Amino acid sequence: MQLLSLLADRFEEALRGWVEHPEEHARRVAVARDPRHGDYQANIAMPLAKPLGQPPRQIAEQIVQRLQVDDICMPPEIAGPGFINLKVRDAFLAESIQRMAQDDRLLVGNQTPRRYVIDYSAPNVAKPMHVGHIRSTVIGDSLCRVLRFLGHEVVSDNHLGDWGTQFGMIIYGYKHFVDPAAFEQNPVAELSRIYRMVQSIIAFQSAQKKLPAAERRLERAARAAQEAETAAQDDPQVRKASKQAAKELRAAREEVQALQDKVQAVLSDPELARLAEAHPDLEKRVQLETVKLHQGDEENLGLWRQFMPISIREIESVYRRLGVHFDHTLGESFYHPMLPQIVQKLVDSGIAVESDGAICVFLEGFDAPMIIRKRDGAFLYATTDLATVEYRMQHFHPDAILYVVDHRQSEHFQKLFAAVRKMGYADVELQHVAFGTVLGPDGRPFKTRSGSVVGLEYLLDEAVERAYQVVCDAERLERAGLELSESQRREIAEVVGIGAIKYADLSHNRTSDYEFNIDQMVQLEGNTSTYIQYMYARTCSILRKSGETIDADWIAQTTVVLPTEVERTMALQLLQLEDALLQTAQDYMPSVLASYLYALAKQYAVFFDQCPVLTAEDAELRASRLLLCHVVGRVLRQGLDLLGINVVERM
RNA sequence: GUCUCCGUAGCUCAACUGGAUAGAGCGUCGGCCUCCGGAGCCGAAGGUUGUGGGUUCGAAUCCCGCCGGGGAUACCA
Repeated sequence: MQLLSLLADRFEEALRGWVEHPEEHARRVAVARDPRHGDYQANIAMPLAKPLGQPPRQIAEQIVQRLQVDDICMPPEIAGPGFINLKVRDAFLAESIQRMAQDDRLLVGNQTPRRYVIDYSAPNVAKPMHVGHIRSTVIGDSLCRVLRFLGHEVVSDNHLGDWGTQFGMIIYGYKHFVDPAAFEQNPVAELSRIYRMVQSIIAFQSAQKKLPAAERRLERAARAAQEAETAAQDDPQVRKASKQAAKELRAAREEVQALQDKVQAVLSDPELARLAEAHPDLEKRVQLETVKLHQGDEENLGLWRQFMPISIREIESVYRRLGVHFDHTLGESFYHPMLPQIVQKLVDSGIAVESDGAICVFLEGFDAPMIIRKRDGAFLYATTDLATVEYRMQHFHPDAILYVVDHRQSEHFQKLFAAVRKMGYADVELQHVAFGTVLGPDGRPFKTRSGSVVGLEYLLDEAVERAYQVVCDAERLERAGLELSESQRREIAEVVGIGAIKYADLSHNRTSDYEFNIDQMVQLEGNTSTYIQYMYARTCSILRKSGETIDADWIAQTTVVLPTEVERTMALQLLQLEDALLQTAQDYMPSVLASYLYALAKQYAVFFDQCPVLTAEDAELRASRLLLCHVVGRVLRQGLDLLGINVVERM
């Protein structure tokens, strides 16, 4: 039920024929922030004061006179400078809850269907998945679920990084460093070992090369900082320069430190050091292997075909555990054959031109062009992305394409979208659904290439293990009177642990940076999925104990009554499910849904505390409250499912 | 240098896109278990929304300056 737009429509009718653009003004109706102001408030009168040349309160009075909401609301009240406060009628709430209980879709209507392509997750094959992959995967999956539930058609596509230099690395590594017995026994682990090895040697060699210059920079920065220190500090310009110098010094120090770490990492391992010496310029050698692969070299292509399924199996096991599914997995390699054509097409149509040996698309408002073919003839990810758009447009005919990708790539997407428009795709909605950077526990961006990356699988295990400790604590189970077998406990821990990680991510505003703190995210109290899952289990528990079978007949025979403020508030919240989902979909913000569910779960806890259900004073009230429990349970389960989070009936 | 995002309670984050007295959780302090499952409930303390101006009926939100911090920036993805 869309209460918000239902009310907005009534305001629009009231304004029609009186003010210009009634639909825009009618939009300014919102959920009241303070319950003392009622359930909803219309902030419509104030902005109309100027155009209508009347005091806002007077306008509010006229709006109220013209407004027809008797069937939904109590008589509207005017407050403050001209707020119109609305309180929904209890009878309307009760009757709607009754209908909600009878409705498979919980009164969530089907939207006019649109077709979405959602591009998310996109890990690099052959590199182990790490914490940085969580956001895209979890947010993308949730958006798929929400949009589908709202009646849209969604094509989910995992744009794997399966064609890049990381394959050059493992191909080279396999040719020179492989331990055949280890590969035979555990190919995934051996490939991962090889990959890390090649990567650290490359880092070592490049660090060695860069170190002298970095040290000189550090010296210069130190001198500059010292000079700035002694300069006259009362001049603001000087002070600013001094700050800048200090900052540069800090950066230079960190850079030198990072380079030294990389050098040390190899030097401290004699075997690695030997290999590093035996394979000078490893980066170039790797690049050559990559080029050979791209050019169709039989041996490298053969290795690629051998490695791909191994890596993909690994990735899929993570997806299975996360409950994430893709309709398509069309990686970069899939588009490789199309790249020459797309460049040619862009050149032929005059969109792309040669510059400095490279083929570029120059775009208004950007200093740097989008390069689609390098001077050496190689293609770039921009090229692949353009080919991908073209493929999607031709095969899926989407109304919208969403890219759930790190916000650091926003400029890339702006350019991509601008180029796509130039290619003539005018109607498709193109959205970079950006999310904040995953920060480490130190509050700094999580670096993929930094030495110790927390593997995703390890992380999931860790969360599940902690969930087990907390949820299946013997004393707690005893107190709750829960007798669970070991396999039941394991299942609960899995559901709770995985849910905790997902929820920690989804409940944060998508656009903010997200501090990855394992200790905090597996905390099983407060605003967590565990709390919501727990409240769901409580609804199950009470329904079980009631002995009633809550089926269509039972619901039809039950009359909803809302004698207390707690119940009334909860009923209103239940009816706001569709509004929450619509806003989630409109802003591509799963955090909106997460907040909604948490607020509902909290309200249920209050209800549970203050309103006896099984021991209610009469049969009518008991039935009404049971029905509320039933609907709350369904909404929590459905809502969590749309976040990709499971529930259990006992925990 | 240019572009861009951000700065809210001790900490982690909200604030329905310009609305009324800026809200949650954690942490702290104080209440509530012969009571449908206490992972709970109730209450308290905690804020000049980085800062100074401006715009208007009204600003955490929009504009300008400053301070502080990320990120991006022609041949990596």
